[in-house]
Amino acid sequence: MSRRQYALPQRGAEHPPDDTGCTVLHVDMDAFFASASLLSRPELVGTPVIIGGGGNRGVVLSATYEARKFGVASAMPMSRARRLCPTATVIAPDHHLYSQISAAVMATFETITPVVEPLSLDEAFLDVSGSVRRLGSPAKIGQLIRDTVHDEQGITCSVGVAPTKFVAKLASGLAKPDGMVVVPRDEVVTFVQQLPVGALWGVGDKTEETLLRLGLHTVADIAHTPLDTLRRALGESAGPHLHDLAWGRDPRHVETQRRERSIGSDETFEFDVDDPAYIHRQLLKLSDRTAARVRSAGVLGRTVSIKVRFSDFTTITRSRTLRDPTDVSREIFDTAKSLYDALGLQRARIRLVGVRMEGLVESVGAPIQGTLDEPDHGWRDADRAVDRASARFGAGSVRPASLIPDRDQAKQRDRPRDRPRDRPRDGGGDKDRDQPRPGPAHG
DNA sequence: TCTGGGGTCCTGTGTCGA
DNA sequence: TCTGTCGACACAGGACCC
Repeated sequence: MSRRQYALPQRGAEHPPDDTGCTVLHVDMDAFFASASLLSRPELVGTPVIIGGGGNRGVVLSATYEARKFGVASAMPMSRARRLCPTATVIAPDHHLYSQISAAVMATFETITPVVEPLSLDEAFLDVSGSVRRLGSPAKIGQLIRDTVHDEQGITCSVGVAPTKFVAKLASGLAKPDGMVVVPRDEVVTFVQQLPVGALWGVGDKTEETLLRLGLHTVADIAHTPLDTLRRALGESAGPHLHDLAWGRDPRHVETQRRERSIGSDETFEFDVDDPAYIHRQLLKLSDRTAARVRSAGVLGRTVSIKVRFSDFTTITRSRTLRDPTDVSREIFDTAKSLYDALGLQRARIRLVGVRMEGLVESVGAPIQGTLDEPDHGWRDADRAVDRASARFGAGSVRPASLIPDRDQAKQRDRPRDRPRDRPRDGGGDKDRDQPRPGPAHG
């Protein structure tokens, strides 16, 4: 594979751009999930491969560039992706593998600079202002990162080098795949203003539609629109923000410490469901999962929020703030169930439910309020015991009785011909009972 | 075409207390 | 005591990102 450098179209490698003051790097792995999955399937390198769930409602998680040539893109429904590229090999995601490689890549970044801000598994911002004397210019550091990641992990990445985060992010996008783009400080405004409005970070389909309705097609158009017009169209926050970006202004620093604001889990059913008992079991499972993650993060949550998505894709959320923050599964489930029951749904067809904890605070030092009727060894102790068992025997080894398949179901499950052909996602072992059946009613 | 799962952030509205 | 205002907070929904 060729490894491009200094990919700004207007110059060649013999005239490298001036990277003075361009101390923000945005590093983005190329087709990360697909590249990682192919490490163990080298025979598929150079062929169209789609990473995605096998269920009838999955979406594309990632695809090789060979598959992208057919129009396959991330977040596209799998059914459509298969139609566009019927010859593609479909591989189920391996999140454990992705986490491992991501941790190794982030560790590489830490050897370059301590100022690393991971954005997701496959991308991060680096502030290299403190590393220039030791390692060379920002562009040299960018190249060093690309070479190291390639040599150590066997995957490629693209790098954007710029004075600000937002321009570095745009530059890495332009560098893809396997390239690097440097945007010199005095070329930032020209660089951003030539782009279409949709290229701006934070402009999605809806905002782009609004901007186009106003006749604004390029970032330059936004730059030359009165601030008040943008405020009225986009709001008090987004309007001025986009105006700043359009002039290359982005005061955000690379942050090493990003605290989680919420932790939650949701699940789309294989088929729409209208059985309240089934929904209650899902809420119990999701509450358990969320509570375990809250405890493992060492935090407590004050607000329990549920999400319900109906068959027509309309989505509602309901939330309740508790008197005291909690990490107790039972308390989270009771609140989630009560929020759901309060909706008073009369067998509405539901495709997804979710449970989320918000208003997170550090558990150390946070007040934990006991209740008068709380037994000596209450739900909190039970949760701790479950956490210990899960750590020793694996997630899902201990779970609420209502989530355990009964013996008859277990027997049926063990008969190969009765096994579901498509399972929604990897994870706990309690899927079989959890599979809703298609049909007018369940129960 | 038919839409996952993990999040963050913003906005509008309602409520409550000073 | 009543009324108006203001800020803080809770809540719901939506847009956006990877």
